Amino acid sequence: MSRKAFQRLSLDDRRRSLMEATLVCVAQHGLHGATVRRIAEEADVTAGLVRHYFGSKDEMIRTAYAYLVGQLTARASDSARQTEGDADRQLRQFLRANVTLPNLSEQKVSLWATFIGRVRYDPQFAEIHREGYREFLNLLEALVEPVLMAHKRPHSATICKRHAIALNGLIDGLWMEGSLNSGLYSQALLPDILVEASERLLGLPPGSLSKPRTTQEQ
Amino acid sequence: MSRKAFQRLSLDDRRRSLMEATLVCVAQHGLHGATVRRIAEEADVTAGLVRHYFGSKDEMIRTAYAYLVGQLTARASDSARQTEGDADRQLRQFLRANVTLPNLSEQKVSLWATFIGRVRYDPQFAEIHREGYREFLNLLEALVEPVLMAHKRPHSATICKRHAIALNGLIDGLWMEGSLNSGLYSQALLPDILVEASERLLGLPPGSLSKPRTTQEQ
DNA sequence: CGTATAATTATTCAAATGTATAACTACTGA
DNA sequence: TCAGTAGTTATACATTTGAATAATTATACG
Repeated sequence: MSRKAFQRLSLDDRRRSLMEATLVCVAQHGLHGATVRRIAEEADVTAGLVRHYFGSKDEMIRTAYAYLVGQLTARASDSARQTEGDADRQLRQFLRANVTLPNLSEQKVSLWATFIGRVRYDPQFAEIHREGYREFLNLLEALVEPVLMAHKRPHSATICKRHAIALNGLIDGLWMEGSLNSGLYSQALLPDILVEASERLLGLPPGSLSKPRTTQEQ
Repeated sequence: MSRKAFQRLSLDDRRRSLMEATLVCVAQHGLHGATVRRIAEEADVTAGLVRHYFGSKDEMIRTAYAYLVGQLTARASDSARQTEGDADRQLRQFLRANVTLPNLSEQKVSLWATFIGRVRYDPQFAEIHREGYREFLNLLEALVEPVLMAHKRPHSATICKRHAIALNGLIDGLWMEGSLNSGLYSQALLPDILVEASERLLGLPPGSLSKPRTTQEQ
């Protein structure tokens, strides 16, 4: 009767591996079906490791939630930051990144929803959510302001915040819709719908976000 | 040692009572914490009744989900139908009803999110979701078309559907945001933000939805 | 007022779950 | 090459869980 062969991983690698296994299990089986044993099996380790790396199952799940939120925001933010061009193009790119792969993923939406469902009644989840929301809203405000300025639209702090809230709502809503109802209409439409809708929300001239001039044309 | 005194309820009353207890428990403790025993206690009955009225715990939870979805849509729909006035006012009222009490409730959003998280991997939840989504989108399309016509805007079936999708995304997103982040900004702003944003999305003249003329003024 | 019956309670059971602890082994450094 | 150690496995355990069954009783009906 030989023991299972195993490999030692660095602290970071093992933790990440366990968090990712956690996310897979929560997505597939929900919080109630994501048992320590199943998560351990997904990560190809035994259940005892959970306690070793995280104090408890709940702690591991919370950490995985924060990991997910960070990933989602970072992807969209990076996408905007790596874009060459004026404010319009950067906002456009940020918007599109939210409803495009890899962020537009049924698994990620499922996960996000599952966790959101706990925010109201679990203070620790609430804290993670609040922090992520604040960061996302700040990013959005920072992208919106220069666009409004460039188009000579009102751009007070209050107005920017209001726009950011509405935009964030639109993004979240379409992101969920798009991932959950992939059969009902083409996901390829989503980025266009979002960008055009955002254009209208901000009161920009038609085409300023949806048909941006290339850098050369400017 | 006397037994617990109990009252016999009609089939409908008992089922509704159990479904509502289920929703309370799922909201408070999540799907994993909503045990048969807890739900039974919430409904002030013993656990055996669950099996009697629903084949299993899972069946009861599914039924409760469908019950919730129906309630949400009905509330918004009724609100619009009971509104006197032109197409603008009806759409306005429908929109506002989605981000106003009783639909704007942290518990309902939590519930909704929790269930949405299961849609992707559970075909039975998916069916309930799809049906509810379809119904909501149809309602929205039917409200949007006459508004576009009245304002002499393009209103082909394709355009109406596209608008309905974007509006639905906006509604869902703001609904969630508003319920989850009540601390960050006043919930009283939500209906206005939604109506103004919808106005822009549909390309309507400013004020046509957000500052509707009263019936007398028309 | 009595009786049938189905709604409800009370109890039981096997399986699953989170956690705790002990045993083992892959890797590190000398 | 060889210990030492910490990462990892294996096992054990008390609790909880969903479900099944038996025992009671509220209510409708004649």
